[in-house]
Amino acid sequence: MDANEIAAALGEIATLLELRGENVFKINAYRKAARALETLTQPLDTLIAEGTLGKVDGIGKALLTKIETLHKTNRLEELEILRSQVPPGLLEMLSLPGIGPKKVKTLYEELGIASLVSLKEACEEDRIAKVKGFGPKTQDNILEGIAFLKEGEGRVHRPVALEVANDLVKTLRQIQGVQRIEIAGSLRRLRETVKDIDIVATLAVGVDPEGVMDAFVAHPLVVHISGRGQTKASVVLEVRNPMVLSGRSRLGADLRVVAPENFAPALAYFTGSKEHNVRLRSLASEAGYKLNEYALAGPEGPLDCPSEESIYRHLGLAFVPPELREMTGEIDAADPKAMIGLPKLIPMGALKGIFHNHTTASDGIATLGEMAFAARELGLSYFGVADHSQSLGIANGLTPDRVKNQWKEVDHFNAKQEGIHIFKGTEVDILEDGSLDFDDALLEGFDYVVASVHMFMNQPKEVMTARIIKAISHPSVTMLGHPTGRLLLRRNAYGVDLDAVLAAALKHQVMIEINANPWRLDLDWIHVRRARNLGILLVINPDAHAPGEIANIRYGLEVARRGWCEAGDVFNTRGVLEVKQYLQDRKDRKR
DNA sequence: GCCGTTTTCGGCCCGACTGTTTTCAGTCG
Repeated sequence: MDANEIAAALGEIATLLELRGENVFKINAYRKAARALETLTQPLDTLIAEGTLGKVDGIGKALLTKIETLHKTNRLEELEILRSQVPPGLLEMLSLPGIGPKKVKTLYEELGIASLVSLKEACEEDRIAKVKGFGPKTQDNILEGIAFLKEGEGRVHRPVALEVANDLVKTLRQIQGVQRIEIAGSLRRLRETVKDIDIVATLAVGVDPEGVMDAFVAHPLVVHISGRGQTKASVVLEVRNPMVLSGRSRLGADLRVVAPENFAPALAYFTGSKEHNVRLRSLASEAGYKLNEYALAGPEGPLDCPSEESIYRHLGLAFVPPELREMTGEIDAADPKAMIGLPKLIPMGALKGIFHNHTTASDGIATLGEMAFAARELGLSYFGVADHSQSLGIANGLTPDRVKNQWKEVDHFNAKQEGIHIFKGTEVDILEDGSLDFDDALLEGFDYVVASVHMFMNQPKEVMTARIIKAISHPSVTMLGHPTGRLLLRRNAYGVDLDAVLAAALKHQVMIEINANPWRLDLDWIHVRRARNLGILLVINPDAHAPGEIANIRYGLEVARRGWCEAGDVFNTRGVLEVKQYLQDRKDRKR
């Protein structure tokens, strides 16, 4: 098993232990270890081989053995025993909002309920309300929750949530007395998908929170009010979502209203991540302070914290940008005495050009000129055309003759000095056996070559890995396009040993693409981090098929920031002359 | 189950809200 599969297994153990009513700290230990595995900044294989996995925070003696067993044998007796002891239906009951392990356990033990179907029946027969600790309200909530689950609750892509979050903030900002209001949570951390929207606001002194709470729960997209108090309200929104068949998704949103002096601690608290907060709190406590969502307080009372920066400063740390707060070493790096400090993140808007784009020649909807001008509009100084290659019939891939015609078109365009330079590229298909879809002579004629997998995605992991490595060891390949083939919330990455691919990319000096399409965002941020640590050059590409998709590079840049990238780690922060030089040098070197 | 230079035992973040209670447990983030 790989690190993510083992993390899932540990998470499952945690849930099963929870349903059995085991010690919560033990359960947390499993969850923490699972999380640690998901966010390793080095390959699991390496850590195991070097015997350093036990040094990872949260992995002790017992879990180390279990992880190694899962890694080696793909199974763990403990997990199999637990699975046989806990009815699988209890897990689906857990997904009901407001229903946790204790309630599930009670229902199972008292009424023998072990599935959503029998739970629904019991509610309709009014049996749930009679159980101790339950009541009519809980019973109604369960029925509502079951109906809600059927409509497909879950995570949504970042742009979907961001649009509605911005709208909420805009609406609430107009309410009398609202002083500061900001998006917090995973949206602020630039996560690629989000489960809900968190908003933190402050009111002017003496203003009654009723007004802003009213406006929040009355927003036109609200379909359900799950809670509403003096300082906190929770709602469910129904939002436009082009990525699902129905065109609509449900999404939770929370509003917290705090006093002005509590704003920064509240914003920090609700931005998370949870793991980051836990560490901050323990640091605070070591320093004799107490940190909660209202204040950082010493023995003499709250410290002045007008901004998040001041909170970190009081704790002796540099400011940690929200997108780095994933508990992957950022707190250690924020220590001024740290050997390796926090990265100087690439500013938004720092990209000077793009390389992976399509035109009407293959499956794009705009011509070469239209696409290049759209890039120029966004302030870019170069545009790389990389239409599909001949085998990808479904995308109208270019034959060698059509490629040569496109080259003429590019030369003609560049001769006119339009204020943007076009580079000649291709997105050449990596064929089933790892060879490329154009012959070597033609490939040499491009300024650069993006190699991507589009077919035979179901190959066994070893075959896919060898295939990709063979492709990127071809001397003409400049960059690997959408390296894992994932589509967020839709299709998992194809089976591939990414660490082996990264090692090959380093060896052959091939760049790895961060595909900025927000439904894709492939490479994932944690692997971006690993690639960067290895010294691999990354490149952010919109994979645009329309002029409007070029602006998606912002999402790719966000991923690069989450992956700790600095400007030098990303190829297209370079200007057009530097890029020309690099591509020419690379060709000369490979000849 | 993890962790540790005040600890190898005894902690493990903590507060809001809900729905159930008659003072609090469970859930959530």
